[in-house]
Amino acid sequence: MNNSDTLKKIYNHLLSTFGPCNWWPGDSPFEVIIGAILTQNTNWSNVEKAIQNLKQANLLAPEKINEVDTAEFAELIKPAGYFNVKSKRIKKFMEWLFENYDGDLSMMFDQDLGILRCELLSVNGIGPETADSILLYAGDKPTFVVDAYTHRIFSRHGLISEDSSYHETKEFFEDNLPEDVALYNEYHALIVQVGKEYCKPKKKCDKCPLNNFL
DNA sequence: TGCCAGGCCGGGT
DNA sequence: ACCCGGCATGGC
Repeated sequence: MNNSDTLKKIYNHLLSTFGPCNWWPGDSPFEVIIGAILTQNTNWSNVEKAIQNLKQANLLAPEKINEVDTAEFAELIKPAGYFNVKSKRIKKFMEWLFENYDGDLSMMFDQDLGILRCELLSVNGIGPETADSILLYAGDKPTFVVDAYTHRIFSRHGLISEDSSYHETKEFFEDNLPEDVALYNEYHALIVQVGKEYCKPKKKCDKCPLNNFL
């Protein structure tokens, strides 16, 4: 079986096992972007608390966050962890957004995908996964999101090399799947779902639905 | 209790 | 070009 068939087979199996995930959990593109930065190496439930704080403070808008004091903002996102780092990162992104796109997300997403991805990567605090999450889940752009679970699951099952880079893993999916936003969206969400339940760093994934399947 | 979470940066070899 | 420490809260 070639890689395309394998990826499709895994996708169908995960989808029938878990059902649609309906990602990203967020009310607006802007909230998705904030969540993408807040969830860096962080449990989503902690991110939800931080986002609730921001909603309560009525800060979930580009111009609001752009104006608020960095230390004050850090205090609100404390539950998400790394709050001092993330406060600066989010403020940096806002600064960049106003500098380049007048604080307007629609204008930002009108930019050519390849160019925009490079631009996002140039913002301090936005790495490949955060950039791709923003593009796919806030902008509906066809770019596959890779994360620690993706690498762990697919290398453990021998589909990619243990030491493959972010870019190599991303290409593996994009080269073997149709370029389809809805498919990329759901596939990554399902990977996170199965990863959370069955694929921890220091544990054998005994009951993983992908075992004895490929 | 220690491990883990939907990374990324900066400094040292 | 890699390698590694730092960043930090909350749930199990």
